Amino acid sequence: MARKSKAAVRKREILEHFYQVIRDGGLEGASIAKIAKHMGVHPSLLIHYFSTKEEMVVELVGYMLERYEETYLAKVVKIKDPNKRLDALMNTLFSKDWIKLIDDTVFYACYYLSFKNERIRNRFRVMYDNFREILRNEIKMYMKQGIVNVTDVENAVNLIIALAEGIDFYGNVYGEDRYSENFSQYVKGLALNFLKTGMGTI
Amino acid sequence: MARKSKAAVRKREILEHFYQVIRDGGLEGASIAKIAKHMGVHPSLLIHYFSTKEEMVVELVGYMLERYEETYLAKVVKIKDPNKRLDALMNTLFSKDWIKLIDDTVFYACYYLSFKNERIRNRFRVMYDNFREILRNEIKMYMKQGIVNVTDVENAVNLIIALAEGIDFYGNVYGEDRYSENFSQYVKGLALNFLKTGMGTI
Amino acid sequence: MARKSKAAVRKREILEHFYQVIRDGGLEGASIAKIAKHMGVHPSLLIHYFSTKEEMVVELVGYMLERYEETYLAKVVKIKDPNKRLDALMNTLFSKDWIKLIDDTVFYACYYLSFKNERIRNRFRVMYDNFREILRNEIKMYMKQGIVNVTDVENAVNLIIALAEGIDFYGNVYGEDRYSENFSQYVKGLALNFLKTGMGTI
Amino acid sequence: MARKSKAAVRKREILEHFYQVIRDGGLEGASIAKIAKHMGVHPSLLIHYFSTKEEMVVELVGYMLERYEETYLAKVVKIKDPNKRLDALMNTLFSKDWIKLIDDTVFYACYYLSFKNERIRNRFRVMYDNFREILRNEIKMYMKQGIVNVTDVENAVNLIIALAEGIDFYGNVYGEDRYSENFSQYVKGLALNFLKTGMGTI
DNA sequence: GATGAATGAGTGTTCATTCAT
DNA sequence: GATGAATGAACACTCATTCAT
Repeated sequence: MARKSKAAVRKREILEHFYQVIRDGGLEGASIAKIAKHMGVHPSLLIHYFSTKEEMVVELVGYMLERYEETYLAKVVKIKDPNKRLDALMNTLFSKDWIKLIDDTVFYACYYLSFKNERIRNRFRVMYDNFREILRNEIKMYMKQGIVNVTDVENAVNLIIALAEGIDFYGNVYGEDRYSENFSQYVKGLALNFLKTGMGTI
Repeated sequence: MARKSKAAVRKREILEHFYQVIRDGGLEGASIAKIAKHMGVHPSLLIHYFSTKEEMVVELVGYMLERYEETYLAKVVKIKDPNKRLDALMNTLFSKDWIKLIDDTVFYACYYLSFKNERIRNRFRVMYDNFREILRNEIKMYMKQGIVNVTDVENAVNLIIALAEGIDFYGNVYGEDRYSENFSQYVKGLALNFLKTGMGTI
Repeated sequence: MARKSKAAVRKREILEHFYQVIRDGGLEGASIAKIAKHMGVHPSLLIHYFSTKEEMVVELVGYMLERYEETYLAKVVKIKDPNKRLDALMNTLFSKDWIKLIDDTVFYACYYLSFKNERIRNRFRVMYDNFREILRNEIKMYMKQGIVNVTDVENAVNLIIALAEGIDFYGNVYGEDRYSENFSQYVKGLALNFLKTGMGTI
Repeated sequence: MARKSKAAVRKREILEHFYQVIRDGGLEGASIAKIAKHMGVHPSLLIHYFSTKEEMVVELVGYMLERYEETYLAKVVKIKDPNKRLDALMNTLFSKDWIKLIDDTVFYACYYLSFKNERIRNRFRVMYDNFREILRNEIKMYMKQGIVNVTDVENAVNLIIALAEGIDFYGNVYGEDRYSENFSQYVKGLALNFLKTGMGTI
């Protein structure tokens, strides 16, 4: 098993602390000094590994989005029965808890940063490209198996992603109460119906 | 004609500059000093009117979301013919350009801030409450007039908002190209169909 | 008498401390923090007045060279008798003590900086232009009065300046001992002779 | 052929890079990190060889002044005919190009450092002692051969050095234009005349 | 002989803010 | 109503250096 270089391990460790500090105190609170303090280490060590803070931020986004993707794959990929798999897929996308594996403060902090940082925006693109690819393949598979029927796969893929993100976005405004889980389930039902009947109606 | 107090005018002026500075340089670039420089005035003046920066940020969110709401109302409220009005409503929600009246960097900056600032989050809630109220009334009206038919108004309202926000969110990742306008139109069609047939399917 | 603005007074005060700190600890020891400490004030105050350190350095050079020039004028300009005046002039140029009104560490620090900073180099040019102008006028006056006789005024001016600076430069290597005052007097004699006989020989 | 130790070679290599980095970016820009980067090596390596930066600086001065001296010797020492030799000597001292073998930024950086570092100042003294020794011997030789005639050899030596340095110092302020080569030639003529006629006048 | 990890002091500069004018 | 002086904490980052490998 290829030994990970010390540097790689240390960098990941730093990113984890970075993540936690943003999560707890927001972007503004995530200065190099504070991150270093949080991990009980000297600030210049972080610079030693990342050279600049921008680099740290960019790598944080990569680290975070990787976790996002990995999490997703782990959940669905193993299931063989197509109906169960489709259901698991939709649950994954529309249930509160999975998406909460990444803290919202951190996620939207990074998302916000993508507006002014091209490298970060590109990293987001890659992630959604991956998501699309995966969903595309899933849907095509389900269509072959006759349990899904849509006229335009690409639009369907985009719709589902937009819907999932929209619900998350919207839900954050209200927090956990009232709204949310019920609504998520409702939308999940709609989406499933949409995929199965291929009505062209949402 | 209610005369605005000088202070109120000055504050609005400051907020406009604040808005522009965030738009151009992000949150990090929007220090009091830079905003003051941008409007050719001494930094102390901003403190003079807002006391603290937090106050400024909170009022910026208010100012921004007001614009959001006003814009929306202006577009739809005047139309009498129900079918045209419904169409205008959906166009407003799902077309690129209206939503771009508020710069995305600023909007998502504020949205991000809502995670760590309860006052800001509350302001967002108020906005979405307003939105829901408006949409609820619209839909009820359309139902009375027989051109819309949904089983659960509240869910329908939430769905439409989540959908609109999700599309915006998702679209920002890719920018203007390819995706976007076409896809927006596609979703608008689905949403309209959903409202009209009340199929319970998206 | 026009009241000097507070800012102008404060800036001069800062430059004086800057000067002293360089004098005592060299350029390397003249950080903003140390200068501030030396004058019992907060570091950001220096930035408040000068914006950047480069600005401070450039203004220091100006301040220092002004003193250089003022000092010179004060000494000579008042004397009317041409022979005494010429003698005073040469004494001024070739005696140790006048030139020591500006500390050598500071002077050569600034001189060194002129190699990489065009603004500083320009300031030096201005100073030597002034010196040349003054010396040129002096020599022309002495020639009219028949006590000086040189074939090429410009070369004479340059020679005297180069000689004075060379002696200072060379002398610094050895400090005060042995060499120096005697040698200075010797060179002064040569220079005087050169001016009077106009021999074309040094 | 005495084999140089590996360490000695490496040290010289480092000093050469040090020299270049100062030349290009000044003293401030010549940190250990930057020098190491410039030679594609780890910063620790420089410390490994020199222990401290001060040591490096002191040795740099030695290295640089050695080059100064070597260059000088190489040019003159071979000529046998006394008149030609004297002429070559004066050309060496008063022509722009020889002195430029050492970059001025580096030379005056070191000179400046001599004010606060006794070891560096001593190294300069050694160099000028050597220069004086050489010039003294030359002049004595020329006197024996009857082509030079001065009353005070020591003063003559000092005068010539001071003059050469003064011209260099003064010339750097203006750069290459107008002034300089012509003036250098003029002064060389004076100096030669002074040596030959021994008038006691410059 | 050379590199990497780590440090701690220090750099210039920006920050929001207070107070006096 | 607006500005200037002044502060002190914080910022990202560089510095020379030590130690272990």
